[in-house]
This record gives sequence, structure tokens and C-alpha cells, in this order.
Amino acid sequence: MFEQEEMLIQQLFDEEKLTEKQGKILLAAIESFSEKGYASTSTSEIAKKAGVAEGTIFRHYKTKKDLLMAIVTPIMAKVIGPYIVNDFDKVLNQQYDRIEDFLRAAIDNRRNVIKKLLPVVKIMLQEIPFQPELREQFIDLIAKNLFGRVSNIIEDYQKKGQIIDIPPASVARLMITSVMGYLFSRYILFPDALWDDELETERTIQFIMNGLGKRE
Amino acid sequence: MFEQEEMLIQQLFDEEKLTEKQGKILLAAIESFSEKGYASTSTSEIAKKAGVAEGTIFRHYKTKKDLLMAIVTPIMAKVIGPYIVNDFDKVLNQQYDRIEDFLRAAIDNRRNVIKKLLPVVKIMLQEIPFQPELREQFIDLIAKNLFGRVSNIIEDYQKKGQIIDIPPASVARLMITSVMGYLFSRYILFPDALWDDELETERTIQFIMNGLGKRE
Amino acid sequence: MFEQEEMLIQQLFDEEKLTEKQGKILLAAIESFSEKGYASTSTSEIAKKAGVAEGTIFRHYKTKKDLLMAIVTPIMAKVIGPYIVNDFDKVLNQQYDRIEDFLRAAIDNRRNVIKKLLPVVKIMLQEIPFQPELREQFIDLIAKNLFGRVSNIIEDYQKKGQIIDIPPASVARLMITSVMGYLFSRYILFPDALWDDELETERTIQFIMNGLGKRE
Amino acid sequence: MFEQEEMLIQQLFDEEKLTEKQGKILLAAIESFSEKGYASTSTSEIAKKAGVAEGTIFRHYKTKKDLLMAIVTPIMAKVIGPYIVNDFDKVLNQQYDRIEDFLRAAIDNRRNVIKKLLPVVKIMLQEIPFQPELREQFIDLIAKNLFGRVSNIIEDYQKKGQIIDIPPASVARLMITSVMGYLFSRYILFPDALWDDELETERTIQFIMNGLGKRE
DNA sequence: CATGAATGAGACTTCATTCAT
DNA sequence: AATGAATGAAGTCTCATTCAT
Repeated sequence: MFEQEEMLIQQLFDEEKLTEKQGKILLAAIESFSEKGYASTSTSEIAKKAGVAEGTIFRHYKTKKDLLMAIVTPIMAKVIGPYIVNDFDKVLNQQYDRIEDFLRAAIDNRRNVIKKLLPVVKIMLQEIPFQPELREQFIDLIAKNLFGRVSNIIEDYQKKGQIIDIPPASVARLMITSVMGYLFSRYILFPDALWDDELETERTIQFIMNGLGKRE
Repeated sequence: MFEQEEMLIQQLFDEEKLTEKQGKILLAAIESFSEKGYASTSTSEIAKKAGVAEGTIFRHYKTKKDLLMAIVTPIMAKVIGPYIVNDFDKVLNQQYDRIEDFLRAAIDNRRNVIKKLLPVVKIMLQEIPFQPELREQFIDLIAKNLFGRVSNIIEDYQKKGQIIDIPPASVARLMITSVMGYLFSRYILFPDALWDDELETERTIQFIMNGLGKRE
Repeated sequence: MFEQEEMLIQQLFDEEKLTEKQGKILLAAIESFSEKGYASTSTSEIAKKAGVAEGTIFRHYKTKKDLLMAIVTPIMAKVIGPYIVNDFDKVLNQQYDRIEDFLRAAIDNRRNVIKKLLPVVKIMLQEIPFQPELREQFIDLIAKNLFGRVSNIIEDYQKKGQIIDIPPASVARLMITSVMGYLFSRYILFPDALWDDELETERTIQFIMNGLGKRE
Repeated sequence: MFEQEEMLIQQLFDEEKLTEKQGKILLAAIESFSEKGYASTSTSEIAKKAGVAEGTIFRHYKTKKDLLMAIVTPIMAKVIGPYIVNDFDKVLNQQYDRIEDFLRAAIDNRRNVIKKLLPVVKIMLQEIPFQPELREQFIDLIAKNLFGRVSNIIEDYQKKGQIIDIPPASVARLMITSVMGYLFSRYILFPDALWDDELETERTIQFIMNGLGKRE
């Protein structure tokens, strides 16, 4: 197991005690699911890649879907969740005086995480439409949590006169999809292109600021 | 078969001669693929939903993947293609003097199409990562065609002084992801929310214009 | 397929149209289930014995349990049912003046049937405790139908003074278990012993008659 | 563990030294086997129900079949065996002058035992057809021992003129199946019906006596 | 003695595809 | 062209049993 991969595993699953084999199974599953899709990956394939008997998979995860959930659920709970809570709380606590500083911090500090967790993110995005359980979790997280918090922040900045006066929900949508659009282009659509990350981050921020900022 | 569905079929497949059964098969496949995913839909299920015998599917489409391609390929060729060619040509031909007019026209006039073709678009997006054939087609279409043409237009507007001077590729990315982000939120993420389409379209356009437009 | 076996199949399943392979599957399943028990018989074993692909079994019977039911249910409906209806109706219609004649007819004329259907009867008896569905059917048939009708007949004979005056349910129990006990000993417990069937039938009848008959 | 269950275990296995875990395993196995059948019960299920680790079962019983045998064999050796030896010896020793007294004693004094051991009896009856080892034991016990002894007794009573002159084997069959038929109806077929045990016992005895007794 | 992770053979079942009718 | 029975490879999952701890 490579060091980097070990870290991924630890980052996602650190709280639970994992057998060595369990870790190998998770890694193998993540790789296969993200390459070929959940439905097109067979458990025997995962077993082979993990160097484990097929039965071993089912000792730890009652069904194939359980295995999927074991991979995808923590990403929601541990990665997207903190993302919202920690960073946005800093904003709420006035740690960033200007929105652009917040945006820059958020994008920058998450790029590493996202890059490392890319396979899992891919799996998650693929399966959300088909797993009602995931879908609910996701909607909850995004719609209620992310949108909610962002909307609060936005109202704040609107009061300060830094953001134009359109409904916070619309502002949130435009902001979030711009950031996501950048990350999606960068890491999913064209991961192989040459990107000057600092520059593109700056451009994205400028774009958002111009699009939403209030000018006197 | 409902009228609306018939129209969908005709819109996508009108040039070829489709038997009645073939139409039913396509509709059934589209519905199932978009609901459960390509890999998780069985041909026997499609046959049942289409009201034909299992063998009949394979008389028209040699393999299950052929059936998928028969559904997804025309969307690329006939829907995204013309989208680019027709509308952008109008832009290039100076039919829209200002970008915002073009954006408004493009978004407006495609909303209906997209809504109707939503299931097929979903299937396409789902399968692009796993079907190299599709992936190539898509990259070709988007990367070379869409990005290429849009870049041309952008250079044009940049020369006219309507758009700020950053690389056209970046401008294109920001523009396209903003529009897509809107459509994605509108039709895929939160199709059930109440949307004031005219207003949101306008806001999106304003956002883009502010974000990218040059001010004197 | 042997002639005798064909007849068994026809007798049990004649009304439905069976493919040739379906017939082979049923025969193979009956043989294996009755030899090794339902739970210890694998579908691959049945397929091999039937000379059929394993998938073919599941084309006709959605699950292994469906196959069991397809075998056992008709025995209840078509063999035990008519047994009751036809013969007991004759009794009710006074075709047998004395009970012993009825008993003799009933035992005699069913011995052949039972002998031929023995494997299926064995399967049925084995599985009744574990398949609630079967259990219900059986209780219904035996408790309500058989016991009910027999009780009626008994009351009749009691009025005629041919049977002693204890509750018809008790009489029924004693009669039925005596006959069943005979058939069970004869065909299930000691099928290989030498039996003088006529004589043992007669003795059983005499036993019942003495045990229950009224003497002046 | 309930008191009653402990007694069951002790009754069956008292001579051997059982660890506490062993006792729990046996009880759990008896419960599961009798509810779902031997083949359909998994060892892991038994382990869970017994509150022991999966491996522990195999420390005490080399195979699953060994566990079955450990349950069923004592029932033959210790319950049916003594049943025959003790009681019938009393008969042979003229402790019961009349058959009906013997029958009454036998049925009465065993009802409790049978009720308590019912699950084990069920398992035994279920598995006899499929376990040659059990089958042999059973045939030996029933055919040679029970039938043999009963036949002796019967000849005795026939000499005394209390039983009609038909072959002792036939008498034995009729007697045994009548008693068994009663117990079977009482405890297996309709355990939930309301039974007046004393009365039904008496009726069964009367039935047998009338059916087989000699009248002057 | 006891544990429980690991195994691998094999269970049931699904499914894309073929082919005789 | 259409059917649907048949196939057999492959899929998910179970389970009795072993063995290092």
C-alpha cells in the first residue's frame, strides 16, 4: 500500500479500527468503483485487486451496497461537513473581512483534499442519482447546510454593502456553482490540461467578485 | 405512448425509419437507463416495459451497448451540435450585437429542449466517464467545437472592448460553467423547487456580464 | 423419460402446458428433493440431472422455492382434494351403506395413486413444518375440509347407530390416524418389508370397526 | 437459560460433563434446528443465539453433523430406549395385569417428557430420512427393539386370551400407530387446539382395546 | 479453552445473447 | 420481423471450517 493511499484511508476512516485487509478492500473498491462505476465492478474483481478472498469482503460489509456506503458516507460527513462548518464559521466570526479572502482561502485549502479524495468524490457524484439514501444525505448537506450557511454570510455582506441586493439564495447559487464549476473543470473534466492553479483561482474569484460585488 | 414522448423520439431519431416497436424500445430504454443507470438496467426489463419480446431488442440493436449508443449519440450530434452551429453562427454573423442578447436567446430557447431531453442528457452525463467512445465524442464536441467557437466569439467581443482581457479559454470556462451551473441547479439538483425562470435567467446573465464585462 | 414418470408428471401438472425441459426439471427436482431434502438439494444438481442449463430452471421458476411450490401445491389441490370430494361425496350420497365398505374403497383405490406420488408426498410432509404457506394450505385442507366432511359422515352413521357416541372430532381423529398410520407404515417406514396388502387393509378396517363400531 | 430448558439439557446430556457454553450451544442448536430445519440453520446463527464465538462450536463438535448427532443420538439411546426397557419390562413382569393399564401408564407418564423433548423429537423425525446413520439407529431401535418387545408382550396377552389372534406384528403396528397418531395430533398437528388430555387418552385406549381386544 | 478474521467452495440468481420456430 | 425458450458465464452472497492469537 502506498503512503499516499494509506493517508487517504486514514483520513476517511480513521476513527474506526480497520483490519489490514479491510483497508485493502476499501482501497481496491475505491479504485475500481471510480474507474468502472459501482454497478460495473464485481466483488470478485475487488477481492482479486485487494488480494483477499471474496468471502472476506462480505464478512466486513454485508452487501456490496454496504461497501459503497462505507466509502461514500464518510466523505459527506467528514469532508464536506467540516468544510462547511470550519471555514464558514471563520467567515461568520469575521475572520475574513472581505469575501474574496474567504473564497481564496476556501478554494486553496481544499484543493489538496479534493485532489486526494477525487476518486471518492467521483464515486459519490456518480451514485447520488441512484442511491436514494445518498441523495437524501447530499440534499440535506448541500441544500440545508451549505446553502443555509452561505445565505447567512451573504446577508451579512449585503448589509455591509459588499454584495448586490438580490435574494441570498440566488447569490449563493451563483457563487457555489462558479467555484464548483472551476473545481469540476479542473479535476474532473480536464485533469490532464496544464493549469496555472493560482492564476485560475484568482480569475475565478475576480469573476465572482465582479459579478456580485457592489460598486459605488 | 404520450404525445410528448413521441415528439422526443421524433426529435432525436426522426431521420431514421423507426418501426413502432423500435420507438417503444427506445423510450423504454431511455426511461430505465435514466432512472436506474445503464449498467443496472436489464434488457429483459426494457423488453417488458416496451411490450416486446426479449429477442426483438437484439434484432434492432446487436448489443445492449449499441442500444445505449443509439440513444446517446444523436444527442451529441443533433442537439448539442446544432446548438453550437446554429446559434453561435448567428452570433458570429453579428446577429446579436451584445453578448447578453446571445446568452439570453441561447438559454431561453434551449430550456424547453433540455427539459424534454433531460433523461437522455442524464444518461449521457452518467456514461461519459465509462464509455471511451462517448468520452471521445464528447471531448471532441465540447473541447474542440464548443470551446473553439466560443473562444472565437470571445476574441471578437474582446476586440470590440466588451469583454475583459483574460485568455479566451478562461472566459469560456467561466461563461459555460455559469450557464451549465444554472441549468444543472434548475433541472437536475432542485427540479422541484419553485423557480422564476425569467428572473433567474436574467440574474445569471447579469452575473456573467458583470463578471466578465469591461467597464469604462 | 420413462412412461411411468411421464404419467406422474401429467397427473400432477396436466392442465398447464409444460415444455419438455420443464417436465424434466420437475422430475429431477422431485427425485432430488425426496432423496436429499429440499434444503440440501442444489439447483445446479437439479439442472445436471435434468440435462438442462441452470438458468433454464429460473426461467420457469423464479426461485428455488417457487419450484418447490410448483411441485407440492398440486398434490394438495389435485390429489388430496379430489380424494376428499369424490369419495366422501359418494359416502354422503349413501353409496356405501356400511362404513367399512367406504374405508375399503378409499384405501384400495388410493394405494396406487399414493404409491406413484410417494416422492411428492414425502417432500410435502418434509416441508410442511418449514414453509408457512404449505402449512396453511395443509391445515386448511386437513383441518377444515377433511375433518369437517368426515365429521359430517360420522354424525350420520352415529344417527344410524353404527358408530359409538363420542364426539365426531374424536372419532374422526381415530379413524384418520389409523388409516394414515397404515399407509405411513406401509409406504414410508417399511416400504421394503413384505406386505400382504389385502389382508392388512382388511385388518385395519376391522380394527377401526371394532374400535368404533356399536355392538348391540 | 430458563429452568425448564436447563432440565431438558440435563435430562438429555447429564452424564457427560458439559461446560456452560456447550450447554448454550446445544440449546441454541435445538431451537434453531427444530424451527428451521437442520440444513437451513447456519452454524453462525447458532453461535450468535448461544452467545459464543463461531469457532467455539467447532472446538466441541468437529462438524455441524456431529452437533446434530450429539443432539439426536441421546434421544434414541436415553429416551426411547428406557421407555422401552423400563416400562415394558414392568409389563413383562406382570406389573400391569391388563393392557389398558399399561397403555394408560405409558401414555400418561410420557406426555410430559414428550412435550419437553418435542423439539428434539421433531429434529429426529425430520432428519431420519436423510441421515443414514440415524436411520439405522432408528430402525434398529423401533423395528428390532420396540416391535420385538411389544410383539412378545402381545403374544403373552394373546395366550391369556385378552387380544385377538392376528399376527403380533400387525397388532403392534395398530397399537403403536394409534398411540403415535394421538401424540402426533396432540403435539405436532394441532398443539394449539384445546385438548382434554385425560379424556382423549381414555378414548384412545378404549379404541385400541375395542379394536384389538377379544370378547367372549 | 475461546475467539473471530479469513477462507474458498459452492449456493442461488441474473442477464445478455442466440436461435429454432 | 417477431418471439420467447434456452443458454452458460458471471454475479452476489452464504457457510462450514481453520487457525493465529
